[in-house]
Amino acid sequence: MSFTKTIQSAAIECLEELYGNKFSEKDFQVNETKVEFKGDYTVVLFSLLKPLKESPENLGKKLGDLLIKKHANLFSNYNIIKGFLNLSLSDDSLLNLLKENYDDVCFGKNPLNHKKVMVEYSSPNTNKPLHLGHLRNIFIGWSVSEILKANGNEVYKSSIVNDRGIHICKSMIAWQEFAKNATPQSTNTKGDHFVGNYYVKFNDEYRKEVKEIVDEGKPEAEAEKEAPIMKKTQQMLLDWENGKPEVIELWNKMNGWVYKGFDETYKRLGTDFDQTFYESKTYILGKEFVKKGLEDGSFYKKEDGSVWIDLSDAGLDEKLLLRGDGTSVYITQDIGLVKQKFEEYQLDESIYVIGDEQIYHMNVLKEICRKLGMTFTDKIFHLSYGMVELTTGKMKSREGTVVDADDLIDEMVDTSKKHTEDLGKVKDFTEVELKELYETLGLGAMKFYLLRVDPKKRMVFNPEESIDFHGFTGPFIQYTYARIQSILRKTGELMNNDQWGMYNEKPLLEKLFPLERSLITFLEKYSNIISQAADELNPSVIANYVFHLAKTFNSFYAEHSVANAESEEKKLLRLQISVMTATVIKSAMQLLGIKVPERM
RNA sequence: GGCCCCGUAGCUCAGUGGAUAGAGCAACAGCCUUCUAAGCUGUGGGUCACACGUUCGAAUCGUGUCGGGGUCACCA
Repeated sequence: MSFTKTIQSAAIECLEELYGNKFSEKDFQVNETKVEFKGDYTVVLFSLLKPLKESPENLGKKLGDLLIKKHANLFSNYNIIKGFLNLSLSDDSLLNLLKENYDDVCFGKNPLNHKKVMVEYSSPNTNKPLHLGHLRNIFIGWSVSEILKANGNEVYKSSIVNDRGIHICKSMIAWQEFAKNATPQSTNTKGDHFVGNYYVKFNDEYRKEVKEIVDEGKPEAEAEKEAPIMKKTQQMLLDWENGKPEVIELWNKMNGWVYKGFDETYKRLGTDFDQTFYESKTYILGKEFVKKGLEDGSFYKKEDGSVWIDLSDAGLDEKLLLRGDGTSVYITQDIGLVKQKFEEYQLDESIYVIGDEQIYHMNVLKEICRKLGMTFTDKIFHLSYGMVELTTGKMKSREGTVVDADDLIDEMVDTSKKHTEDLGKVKDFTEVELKELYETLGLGAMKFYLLRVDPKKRMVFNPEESIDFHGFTGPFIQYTYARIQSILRKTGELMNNDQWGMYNEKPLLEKLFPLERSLITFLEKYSNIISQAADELNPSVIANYVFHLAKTFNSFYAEHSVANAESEEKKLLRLQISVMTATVIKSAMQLLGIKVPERM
């Protein structure tokens, strides 16, 4: 049980003994004591004053006295300022916590709760390479999955690949018309980039054709419909849904190129999935639903053959489910996939990591499920994250301002290489070790930069700031870890069991210094932090915590020597603090998908 | 226009009912013969968009105003 909870229940018990009133956790707060006051935890008394008809001074004194009397091992003393009862934990209670947990690599994680959760993330289109926005999505999805696991859930990571639809046909048409049978191999281009180039080519060509028609005097809306290349694309989508062999063959070939490219990027990012769904399969399920919905009257057909649902009673609009020509739209396969997920995996919750511009879309999806009487509607959760913007404004593919994922990774790894070479601390590393270190640091910086902000909020990507390796960054925390490992290497001879055993049996004679206290109390909070991050589906909670932990350790490091401590006891105590700090840093960083190096 | 999100230091962000609102970056001043200076210590920087309300107590909750963004496609 955490200190906060222990103190709260102790206070509830004492209050009942003193006044006979039964209080619950909601009736008063236990907070961390602010640094400018003496104490570790604070019972806020204000809300208790009225029901108990007491003054803050009297209540504080009575409660403080009884708490200390009943829990002499937990508390050392207390003070009262206004309505705040500040309690100081005893050195013994902190030392016990340290002794019991310092080498527990699972410290802070919660036991299994048998809840099955699926997290869907990344979900790329197969017509263009991954960009900065995908990176935020991927990092959030992966990290949230790990956090949920650490909190005791059984987690399935999944991805839905948008491998079909009009946009896919666009790059196919462009390749057919302009590529002259070029391939990623023949042009030495990564597959996803190769296909992406033809998607761009399509748009260039399309704009050109539209302009020509407009110049002939037709209105733009009409021109957009009439452009020959667009007509070809629409025909290709129809051919695709009808299974025309040469179209399917082309589609398979080009998607294959893209998947190869994606796999390379995922591998480098250290991202994985337990299950990959393909829209080309799920849209068929969706179509069956539309058929069923038509039969039972949930949906209706318009004159042109298109199928609709009316959601106006739920405050939403009429939504198209199937085009007049029978081809399906974005939402069609979503309906199919929702059901497949819940039935195959018996999920208790299904989390979708999707941008906040799709909030409306997800509301529509839920509403359709509700109308169709699906029981799992309320287990669908949209983790909507904010757009990543550039300092110059929004990313727009048409204006070429999209930050490409692969380019960005290269840049971050190059930067870490440059910093490392400038500092010259690892000159004895082999080529392979160096390469691994650069990846660890570069990716660490990038992941931390994107995860340190609350997912729900929009964020600004500042290139200069993102390659900064000082302060609130991944490398700062990695550096702290490497420093601790350095201490442990140098004091390695002390780590044998006899020494630890001696220390564990002997009481510590000297008092804990403030920084030693803050480190232990801060380490203790890790479990609460994991729970909070899991409840909020928010990796930034972990990022902020682990930064603060590293920061505190660095202050401790500057103030107190471990290897040359004042006494053998202090040395062992500080080694335990160091070991536990390193363990928690490693564990927390792992929840963010970030590796920590032994040296840097 | 309807619905939704956001507004905290020069910039990027924490803090979501408690004490004198915090970090990082940027600026300035110090600290390496002692465990890694990718570090540490200090200084300056705030009408928490604005107004009213609820409360013993509001950056945090409510209402309204202003400002920014998203969305309301036979795009995904």
